[in-house]
This record gives sequence, C-alpha cells and structure tokens, in this order.
Amino acid sequence: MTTVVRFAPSPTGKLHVGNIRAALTNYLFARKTGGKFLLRLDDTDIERSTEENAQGIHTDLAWLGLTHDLFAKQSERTAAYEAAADKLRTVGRLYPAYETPDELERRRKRQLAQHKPPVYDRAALSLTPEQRADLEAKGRKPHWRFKLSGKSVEFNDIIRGSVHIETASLSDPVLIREDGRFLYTLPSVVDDIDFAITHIIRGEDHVTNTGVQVEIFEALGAPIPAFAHFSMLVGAGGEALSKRLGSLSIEGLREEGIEPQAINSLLAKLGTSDPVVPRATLDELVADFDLAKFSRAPAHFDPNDLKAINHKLLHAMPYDAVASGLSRLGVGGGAPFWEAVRDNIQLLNEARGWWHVIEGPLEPVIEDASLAESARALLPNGPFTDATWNEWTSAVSAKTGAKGKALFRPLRLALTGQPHGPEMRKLLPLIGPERAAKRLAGQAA
RNA sequence: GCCCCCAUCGUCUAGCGGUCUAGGACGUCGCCCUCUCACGGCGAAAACAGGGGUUCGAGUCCCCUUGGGGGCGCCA
Repeated sequence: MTTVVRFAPSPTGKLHVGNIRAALTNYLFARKTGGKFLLRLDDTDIERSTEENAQGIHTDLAWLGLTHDLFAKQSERTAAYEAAADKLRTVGRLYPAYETPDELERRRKRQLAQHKPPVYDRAALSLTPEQRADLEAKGRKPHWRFKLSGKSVEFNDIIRGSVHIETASLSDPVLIREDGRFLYTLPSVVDDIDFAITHIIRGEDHVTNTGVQVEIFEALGAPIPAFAHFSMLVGAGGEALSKRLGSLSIEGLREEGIEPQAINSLLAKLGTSDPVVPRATLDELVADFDLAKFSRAPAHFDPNDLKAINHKLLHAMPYDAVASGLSRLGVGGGAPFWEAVRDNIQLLNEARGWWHVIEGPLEPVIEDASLAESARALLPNGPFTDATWNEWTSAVSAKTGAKGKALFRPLRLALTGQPHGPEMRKLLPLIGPERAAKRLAGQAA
C-alpha cells in the first residue's frame, strides 16, 4: 500500500518553524516510504484566511524544497462535506443546537468557577420537537454538533505509543456553524478519507482532536489512518514557542539570509536521537529519517543553532550552489572569491562585506607607515597569484626585519582595513596590484 | 480549575533491572596547526530534578513533589 501523508496549514498567517517541522516530517516520511505528499490548505475560516498567506505558504515550501505531489483546498470541497454531514445526520450522530456563543461562554466560565471541566452539557439533545420549532420560529438557526460516544478511544500512536482519549470528558464538537459554514473538524476527516491518507503526522497539540476524529472516521464507515504526534517545540529558555513566532517565520529567516537547508537540517533532527548536523540536501535527511527516533519530550529550538548550522553549511558549499545567490547580492569574483571567503561568513549576505573589501573603495588602516611603504615598493609587477603573498611577505620581511604578527597584521590592516578575515594568500590576488599599491600608500581605493 | 504527556551533560539524545566509575553529537574550554579569524587534528570539563518505595541490585519499575509541555472554542 502506498503511503499518503499531508501537511495541512491554514492560510491565516505566515509559516513558522513549528509548521515547517510538521511539513518536513511529512515530506521526509513520504519520500522515505515512496509515498505521496499532499499539501492541503485548511481555509475553512474565511475571515482569517487570505490569498496572500496562501501564496506565502507556496513560496516558503518551494524555497525549502518541500514539493508536494497532491494539492487541495478545503474551500473548494464543500459538496463533499455536505454529503458527509448528511450521512452523520442519517446515523444520528449530528444534532442541532441553539445556544449562542455568549451563552456557551458563560456556561464555560461557570463550570470553570466550580472547578469542573468546561464541557458542553448537551442540553440541545433533550430539546423537544416543540421547543425546536419554537426556537426556529423565533428565527434561531442551529449549529450542528457531532455526538461523541462517551467511550474511550484508543489508538496506537507511532511516536507516543498507546493513547487513550476519554470522549466523555470532551464537548461534542461543533461541525457546522450557525451560518452553514464548516469548521475544520469534519473537512479534515473527509479529506483524509477522500485522499486516502494513511498516516497523520502532526504536533501533539492534536492528540485530543484525534479522539473525536477517530469517532468521525468510524461514524463515516472509513478506515482509521495511523497517527504519529510529535512533541512541540519550545524556545531556548523553555517558553512556549508561540510567544515568539513572529521572529521565527520562514519569510523572516529567509530575509535574514538563512539557507533553506540549514532550516531543514535543524528541524528534521531536533527532538530525535540523530545528531544535528548540516545536510546539504533533503535526500540525505530522507536517508536516516525514522519516526521511531522522535522523542516524546518537548524540544528546545534556539535560533542561534540555526546560525551555527548555516555557517557550517556555507563552509562546505561549492561555488555552483551559491553562484546565483551571490549574483543577487551583487557580488562578483566567481569561485576564487567564494573559496576565499566562505569560511569567514555565517550568512551568505555577509559575502557582500568581503566583496566590498576587494572592490573598494575602502579607507586603509596604516599602523606602520614605513613598513607599508617598504611593502609597497616590493610589490611584484606581474599579475598576482596564489604564491604572491608568500613571496612578497618574505621579501618584505627580509628587507625590514619584521616578522610574525608585526609583519602580517599591519599588512592585513592596510590591505583590508580589518584585523582579521579570510586568508590573505587568497585575498591578495583578488585585490590586485593597483588597489594594493594605493592602499599601502594610505589612499582610499 | 480539570484531564493528558514529559523529565539523563548548556543543547539534542543513547540507556528498555546488573555489562553505567552513564555513551554519542552540537556547543564550551585547552593544546597543536597557523599571519588573524575560521577550518582541521588531539584532549578536557560537563548530566541521571528532589523525596519515598519495590528489589540481592534502579538512570532503568511504582508513588508523591517540583518543573516543563499540551488540551479543555461556532480556531486550526
């Protein structure tokens, strides 16, 4: 049987690292098992869903390389949901209720005050036909609730093991709003059935939902997919991640200059027993993916880890992989430039700074004027090569007697304006004879 | 408030009653390499949350405490 999994974001905001962990896990599972990956937009909440957010989801996933095989939008599938709702009515599992949101809110507060769980009391179930007719006559429109069995739902979670949900302690979920629109619950199950989803892999914030969803699958006569709920991500300080989601949007990280594979590498391994190491491709992550490696405890997500991985990723990256990125930054110099600077940057856009060091104009720092002048005079005439730096500095040393730090530091400062950076052996040929001569003379170049 | 889940180095974790004076990875620190930083090589420091049980024996099983996470919507 081919596996089919899905990532089902709702386009009510930007994708963040938590979302991507879900997307990635599903993507990797699909690739690992030779299955299919469905991207489904859960856009039943039309007030909060926007086309811009939907577009952003596509952009982010494409940027990360998380391509889908199937696509669906819940807003276009209402006919299927209507049919399912009819079926639930037929089997007596969907009943009308007339409380207003305010009323329900008041009841919840009262229950909480009495130290009781805020569960719906099913008052609507005992409405007589006359009472219903009366309410309808007053213009009250019902919303529709799914009648839970009250039994314990058990399922074997691939990550969490045996899970029991007491549906008696849950409110009968509202499936259809007063205005006729569907809430997420029923569409989600209907889509999972229609797209033959075999594995539902998502965050543990959905484990309770699983109880009601399993009952809906059963009421609809559909097979129950396998479930896997991974733990949530918490911030570096242990705080819930949602508090700082704003700065952790994928769009934000992209703008910051983080490489997509840095994000994939971290998120695929965080909370698993595999070491977090930079991986240049998604295929490498697929190779050792296994749901059995996921821990049940919440994992700490530290944005600084992202930078560290990004740095290592960049260091190992061949020029071909960054060529387009560099040209977007307005950086030239080709492979020689990249190979000179890649060890010294954490973010690709920092290459711009080093490109400026080469292209100029920059104000040289002359620490030792006489040394700089001697060095300038000894500059070879021909084009600079890889060997130039060594030959030249040897000559300067022989002439002036300076060596070690006293020799190299002033030269580096004069040529680059900074006390450290990439190897001068590689930088000098890029700076070239003309700029080198001017900078050693103390002129901006 | 009620229900569920979790708890090993700073971080991610291995560990499924004796082989644990607790292993690995990342990070940190030191040394080496070296013109600087980085890379690389070698090495070091670093953890079983606390308290009770069970057992000949507990990181491993049970209970409590503490801490963290999740849930309790006409959100998803």
